[in-house]
Amino acid sequence: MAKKIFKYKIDSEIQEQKTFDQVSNKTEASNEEDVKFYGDCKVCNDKATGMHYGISSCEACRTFFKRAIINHKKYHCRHKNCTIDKRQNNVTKCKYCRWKTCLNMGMSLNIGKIACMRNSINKATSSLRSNAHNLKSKDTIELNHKNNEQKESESSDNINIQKLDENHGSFDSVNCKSKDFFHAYYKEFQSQKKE
DNA sequence: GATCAAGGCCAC
DNA sequence: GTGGCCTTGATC
Ligand SMILES: [Zn+2]
Ligand SMILES: [Zn+2]
Repeated sequence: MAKKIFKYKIDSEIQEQKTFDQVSNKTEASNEEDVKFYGDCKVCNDKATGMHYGISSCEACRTFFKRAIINHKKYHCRHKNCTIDKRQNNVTKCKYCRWKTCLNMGMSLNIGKIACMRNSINKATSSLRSNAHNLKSKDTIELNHKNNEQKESESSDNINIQKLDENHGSFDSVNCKSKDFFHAYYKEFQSQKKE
């Protein structure tokens, strides 16, 4: 079997290279030259078409979020906990809960900060990716990250991320050390892999 | 040059 | 209002 490589995306910005053998359950239609997986839309569980406004999401939810921002839409809902699921065909039923889900899942229009996050992640995970087979424990990750930090000591260690304010449905700008962010990020990465 | 994500456009 | 597709600009 020819060794075809394709991109596999988990949640945020983690990218890994895997062979078809390793994910045979996901490659039924493997005639295509390169198959891209962005996972499911974190808002509606439809097939995600890429990273949009910071999260993996489908074209529809991307457009919904964009319009809501541009038009300064205010939505309302009595229940505030409606299910947003493409498979249940209720994605467009409640705009408020769709909007709320977008926010809760981390959608943000602030491309500057998203780009900043991406750069930080790319830096932090570059050594992780290139030495993937060596990364068996958290300690190794930390060690590699420290090495990485030393190599890039000239760049700022501070990154600006956005934290969701649950009460107001808005985002607060938070400054944190890239090390802290990396650890939180790695934790989530591990939990994703266990599924 | 390839890839990615953002905005724009438009049929429905 | 919705969502698929296209163009654009930045980054790799
Ligand atoms: Zn969606
Ligand atoms: Zn609702």
